[in-house]
Amino acid sequence: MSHRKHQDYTASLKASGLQVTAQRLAVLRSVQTQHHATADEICEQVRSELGTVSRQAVYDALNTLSENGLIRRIEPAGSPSRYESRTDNHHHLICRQCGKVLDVDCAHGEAPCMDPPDTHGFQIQEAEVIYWGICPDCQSHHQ
Amino acid sequence: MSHRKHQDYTASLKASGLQVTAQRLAVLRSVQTQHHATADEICEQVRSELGTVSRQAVYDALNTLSENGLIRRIEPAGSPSRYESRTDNHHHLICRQCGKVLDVDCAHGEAPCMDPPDTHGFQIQEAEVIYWGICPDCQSHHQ
DNA sequence: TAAACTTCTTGACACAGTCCAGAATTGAGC
DNA sequence: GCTCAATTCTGGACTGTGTCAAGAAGTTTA
Repeated sequence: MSHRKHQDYTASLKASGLQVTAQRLAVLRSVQTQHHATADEICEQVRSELGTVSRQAVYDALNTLSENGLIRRIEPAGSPSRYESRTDNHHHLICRQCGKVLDVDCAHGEAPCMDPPDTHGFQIQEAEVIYWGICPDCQSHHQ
Repeated sequence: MSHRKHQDYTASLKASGLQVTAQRLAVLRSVQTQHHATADEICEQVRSELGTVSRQAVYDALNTLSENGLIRRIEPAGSPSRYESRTDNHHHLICRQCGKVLDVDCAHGEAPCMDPPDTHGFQIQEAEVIYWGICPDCQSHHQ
């Protein structure tokens, strides 16, 4: 099972023409496990697996993997970047109080939210949608 | 005309229970003039009007004005915060190459884009939409 | 005009992330 | 299996954006 995953990640890296390194595999595993983790949290986890890893190596891996579409980076206002393994078209629900991030499917199916009323001549590549609110926990705990 | 605007800003500040200071007025004017400017750009402009102003005073003004709804802050991925005077429900079109920001009206009118398929129990306050793409200038210049 | 409150100034600091140069690792071809 | 070229990793310095803190200055209310 964990062997299986390792194989998959190895294949994905090769398919993108990237070298397979222990650090990248650990980063991939960590992004898969901890949803919407920050670079720091990923760094921690990778260290607990591999022992010593430099912060730079983690940033390099995160950047390379993002650029090659193996993971996705989101940068919510007021928070450091977060990384997720889900790379299809979907949006996010974020709690203004505790910062929790949840995935939500695209509101309209395929990608029609890519249709603003006026494009001003832009070539539109992506529509990013963030729903800001208060999560159930924060609603009950201190309200 | 410029006298008129000054009056308006003064009234807005008072209506929010905020003190009227030269710095805040200059910041309001600057946000109104330079669309989607960064704190740094606003700082520059305010200095050119008032002479010496501390960076902190500008940040304080921007924060206070944002909190009171007199201006709005947006924080696009990969860019420092930007400020705008338009505070109604609208979205943004941003060029991935040059970073240009344009306003677009809400795609569906009032605020129905506040309707994700599954709210996961969140109390939703706002839906933030950013259309990422390439602006006409960047399409022609280097493509 | 004075007291109470808010705001501004200056300078130090925090955080997330990047740059750099040399050392180590990896993959491809022999 | 080796060897070499290309890529990646390490460690440390550095940058940009923004906040904190304490005292000085300004503003409001009575």
